[in-house]
Amino acid sequence: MDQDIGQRLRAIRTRLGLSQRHLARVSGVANATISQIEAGRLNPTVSMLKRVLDGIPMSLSEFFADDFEAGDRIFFRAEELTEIADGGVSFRQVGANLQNKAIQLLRECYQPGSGTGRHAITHEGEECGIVLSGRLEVTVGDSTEILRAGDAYYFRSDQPHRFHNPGNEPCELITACSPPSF
Amino acid sequence: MDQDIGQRLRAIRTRLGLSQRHLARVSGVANATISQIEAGRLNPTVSMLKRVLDGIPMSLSEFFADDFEAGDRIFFRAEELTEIADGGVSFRQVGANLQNKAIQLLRECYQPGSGTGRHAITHEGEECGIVLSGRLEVTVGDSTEILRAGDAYYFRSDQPHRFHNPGNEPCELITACSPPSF
DNA sequence: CAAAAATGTTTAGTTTAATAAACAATTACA
DNA sequence: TGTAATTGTTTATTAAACTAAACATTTTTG
Repeated sequence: MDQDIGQRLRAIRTRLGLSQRHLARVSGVANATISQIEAGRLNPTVSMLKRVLDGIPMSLSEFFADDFEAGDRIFFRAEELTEIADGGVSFRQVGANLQNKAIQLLRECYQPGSGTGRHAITHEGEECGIVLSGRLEVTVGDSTEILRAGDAYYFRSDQPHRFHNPGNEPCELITACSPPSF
Repeated sequence: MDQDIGQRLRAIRTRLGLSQRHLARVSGVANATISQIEAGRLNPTVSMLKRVLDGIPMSLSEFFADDFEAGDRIFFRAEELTEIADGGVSFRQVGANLQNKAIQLLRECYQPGSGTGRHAITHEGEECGIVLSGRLEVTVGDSTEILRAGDAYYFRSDQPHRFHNPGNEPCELITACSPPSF
């Protein structure tokens, strides 16, 4: 962990062309502190790390964006999620290249009036989602709800279901299917 | 800062109905540590905070998501940045509702072959940007450069300038104008 | 080339985080 | 009711973060 923090800080600092001393000066900490943090010989306090990042400047949230939990190909940048349009519906699949995924995570966008079609869908597995923006009419079995930002759903996919954007603005949402449906 | 961390941790913990001792047990830290962190009497190290959050579980990124820097209307969620299409060029403006902004921050997307038009633009102020993905041909005065991900520019807007995506994939970038150009 | 400035590292000393254990107060329960 | 369990807090000790200053290299510069 301490190693990761240091490696990360060093990568960020050098990428910006800052020296340890320069960063130390603008952030008001001792240069030795930065040296030892980067070398993994020191476990910085949160406020210390924040002071250092303030000199960049970078928020703690940005710094931890990828959150260290390493492994091969866990994180995908926004620009990597290439869009696949299908009528008024578009998808950005997380890890589109990955084979044999257990979960298919999509960022979907429903244009006004668009949807998954007249007929309800039925397939194996389970699916869930949370609405980011816009409104989405979700029909599962004989239940229908209109979801707004922050609302969410979860159901077994063998129940007939249907999605439709009834509003006049696009609806963006994050969905997950297991197993992947395509 | 230490206060904020503590208040935040306490809010999260109590919202989940966990006691200090329970959280301490599952995360493997002393309950006194959690008590003092929450009381703001202790400045936790990053790894300590991570250990505590692992017991919830919650990532550091999630914990710092709002990053403390309070104030009225500083942060704008991705879904708030509504898209404005204009031919092959689309914009998502940060704080579109705000009046009398000094800076206009946009997330722009240039479709392949699209651009700001045949004729160079000239207007008051300064502008800059950094490319997120794709390639962008930027002409300022009689200088032309092709920028890729990570590249950036900065120039006075009274110099004739022109943007164009010469590639076969969309180009996304973040730009800033001061004062706003529309 | 030599002086000077800037780079990252190391060390000793001081401050402080983290722990274990005791404390006080409230809640469960028999 | 009163005993026991659970809650958050406090205290003394230990471990470690942080600093200042010196060190060793490399880069700049006249």
